[in-house]
Amino acid sequence: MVAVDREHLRLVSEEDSSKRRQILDGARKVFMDLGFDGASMGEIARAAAVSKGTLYVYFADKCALFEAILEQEALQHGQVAFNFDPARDVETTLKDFGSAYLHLLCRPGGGSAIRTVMAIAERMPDVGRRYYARVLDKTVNRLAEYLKAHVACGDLNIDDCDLAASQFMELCKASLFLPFIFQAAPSPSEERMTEVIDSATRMFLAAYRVK
Amino acid sequence: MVAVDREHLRLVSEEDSSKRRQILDGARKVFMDLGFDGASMGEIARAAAVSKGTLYVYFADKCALFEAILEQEALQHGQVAFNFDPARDVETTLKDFGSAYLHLLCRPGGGSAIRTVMAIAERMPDVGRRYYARVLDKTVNRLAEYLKAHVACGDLNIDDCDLAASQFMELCKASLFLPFIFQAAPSPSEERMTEVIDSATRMFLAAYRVK
Amino acid sequence: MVAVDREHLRLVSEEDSSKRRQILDGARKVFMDLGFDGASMGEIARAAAVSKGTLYVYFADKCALFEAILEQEALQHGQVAFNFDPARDVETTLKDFGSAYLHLLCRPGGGSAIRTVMAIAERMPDVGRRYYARVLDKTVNRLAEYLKAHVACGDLNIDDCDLAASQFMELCKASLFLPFIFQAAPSPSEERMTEVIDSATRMFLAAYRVK
Amino acid sequence: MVAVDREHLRLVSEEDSSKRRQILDGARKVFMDLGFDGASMGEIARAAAVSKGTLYVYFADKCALFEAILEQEALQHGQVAFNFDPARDVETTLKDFGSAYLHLLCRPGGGSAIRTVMAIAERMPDVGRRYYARVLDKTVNRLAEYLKAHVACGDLNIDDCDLAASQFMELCKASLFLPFIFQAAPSPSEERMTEVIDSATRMFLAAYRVK
DNA sequence: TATGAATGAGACTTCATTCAT
DNA sequence: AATGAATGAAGTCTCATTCAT
Repeated sequence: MVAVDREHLRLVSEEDSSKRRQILDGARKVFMDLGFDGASMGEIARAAAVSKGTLYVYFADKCALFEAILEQEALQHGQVAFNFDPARDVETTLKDFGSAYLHLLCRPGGGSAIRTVMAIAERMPDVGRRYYARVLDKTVNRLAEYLKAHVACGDLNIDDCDLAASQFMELCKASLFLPFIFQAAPSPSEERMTEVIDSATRMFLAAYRVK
Repeated sequence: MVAVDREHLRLVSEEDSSKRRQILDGARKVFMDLGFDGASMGEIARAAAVSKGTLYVYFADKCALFEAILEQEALQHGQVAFNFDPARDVETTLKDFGSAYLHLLCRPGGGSAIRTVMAIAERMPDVGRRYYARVLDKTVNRLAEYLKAHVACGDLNIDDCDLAASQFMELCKASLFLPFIFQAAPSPSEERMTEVIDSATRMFLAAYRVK
Repeated sequence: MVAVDREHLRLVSEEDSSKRRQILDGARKVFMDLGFDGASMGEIARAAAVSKGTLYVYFADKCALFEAILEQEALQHGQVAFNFDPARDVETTLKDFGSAYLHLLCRPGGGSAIRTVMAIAERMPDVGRRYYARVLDKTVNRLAEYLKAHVACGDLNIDDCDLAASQFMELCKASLFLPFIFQAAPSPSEERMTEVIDSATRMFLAAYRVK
Repeated sequence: MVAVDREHLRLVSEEDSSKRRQILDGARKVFMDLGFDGASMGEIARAAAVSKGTLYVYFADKCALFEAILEQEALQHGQVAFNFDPARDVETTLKDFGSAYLHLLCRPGGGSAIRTVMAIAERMPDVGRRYYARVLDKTVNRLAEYLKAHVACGDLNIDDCDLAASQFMELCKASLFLPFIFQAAPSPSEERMTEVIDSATRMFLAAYRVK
């Protein structure tokens, strides 16, 4: 009995008890499909295969559960192994990064996190800000760091590397991301993504490569 | 007396009775601030200074009211006089367009329509699609037409003008739009906007201008 | 102008201005189709081709309008020329009456008045009572009077003529009225109605005819 | 502990949790008093002494709650032990049945189910049909079966036993049911009911008994 | 008189949250 | 810890009625 109780305590106190993860998995799906308001705790409980009461054992309220998911999303994003090894040549690095980034955005359900957070950014500004800082801005910074290294070694001639990083990322989305997220087009094909990324890379280098 | 009667006739039958406009104005504010789900008809009625019942005299339901706002938004967008006179030189045209476009996106409450529609595009795909086609895609096309004219006259060397148009528009958002829409930064300053647009124009011309 | 006003006054003050009749006609249809609660004043106004406001010029409220219809219904019922001429022979009279009564009940929309009043009899007992007295009970009484005449002349041997009248009327409904009113069967065929009425008459005479 | 858990399981999963019955009891009263449209879920909740939300835990919507009551009513009807033992003599059987049937119809609140269903049969035909089939028609059939048995053994001479069954049931209502249901008279006295049933039986046998 | 715009009370229903077990 | 029954606030929408013209 004592053993059991200890076990129980461990489960909830640890960040990653299996129940907790189970809830997060179910909740993510529901939140991303239906949005913050569209997702009901009942639906989440069903998706996670736990009772509604159990949700409140692990999370104070709906909002806390949502933020926990974004937290997790941020961690996963951070772990996506963009290869920013400064030793790699710029063109290859940009193309690889662009491809990974675009796949992330346009995978089915991929735009959902962005969309979902965006939707409530006005009502819950902290959530929006944190998501931007942890996920989006962080990636810009990592690319910017890479660019700075190549500015330093004379490959590139860039004044504002943060801006340049953002520019490249925006270029990768050209003609693809908005139609996708507005449901005006399905996930783009591999060929089209390659074309767009090649074009983005060409344009970027035309502007910033030292000749 | 005759004048009064005419006034009466105008009220609901015309597309733009003053009550209707009054409701739309109140509703836009509430929808844009709180999102589709977050906005309640009660709140909208209060913001529009009419009774809840009156909302339903002019609009069949919450959804119809929302779409009417987007309709209106689309019209306004269409009326923004982007100057795409083919006779104007490319650099000026792009800068002017970029500035107008960016002001539209980043004006206080300006990004809200995009955000709000994006948020519900998953659950109401038609709404998303229509908004994309009427507002976003239309602007891309108008810019693309302009570019084609200058390809034709030999100023520019562009393979895919639709992609190029989209690229320029994305470049204008670089480093500004996402922070703004995620509430991670206030509306950007005029100076910063000019810088970003100048940089976008430079990059665009570096890639596409015939030398 | 004075003439017009006088005319106007006449219209409403008279029990049967054409507008009033127009409203009653529209309202009857709606009330009978949808029931008292199901009928909305808006629907009634549309059916009567007048404005909602006009309804309230002629009737104090929904309830008064409903009662006015029942009043009218009662009058019409009273005018249905059941032939209770004491000189006619009993069998023919019963069959003719039975047929007329059954057609009245089972005509499309015929059960509706009964049904509609029954529905609100619990909430508006006066309405139910009045309808019963004016329409249903009155018919029983007229038939009972006829029977009394034939008891007096020795054709029939009946103790309680009111009961007998009611019995004959119930017999006419056997196997037809309930299925019809519960929508479990369409209006019965002429043949079937004749059969049922013949059987009712046979049974009635078997019990009450002096042999 | 085990007992408690079992109890838990019973609560909603069983057809007859006590809460469910509590709701049905409150709802029946309100529905029968006010009709389907007149009854509000709030009133029902109050009558059942539960919260409005709880109603929706047990029943999908107002309509489902209403149908559950009719279902229950049908079961009760089915359980009324009309004694149709073919061995009993016809006169006694008819009188006993007539009395039980009439008490059922005219008991305070007893006619209400019929009235309430009849009232909405036009707008909800399925409900009407089902109620007719389950409650009214079924009783007719049971009586008809009994009559057939006595036709077979030569006691009765009936052509159409279904019609005859219906005729007897209608005769039992004569002079009693309509005044009762239109609130034009209170529940009839025992004496009067006996008189009416005796008269009905006499008439029935005068027509159908083999002499 | 006739209109129809406007209202606000109230209907049904959903859902985040609590609590006894 | 886990459950799920129960709640009540709040949401969308309808409709009888009023009132200025």
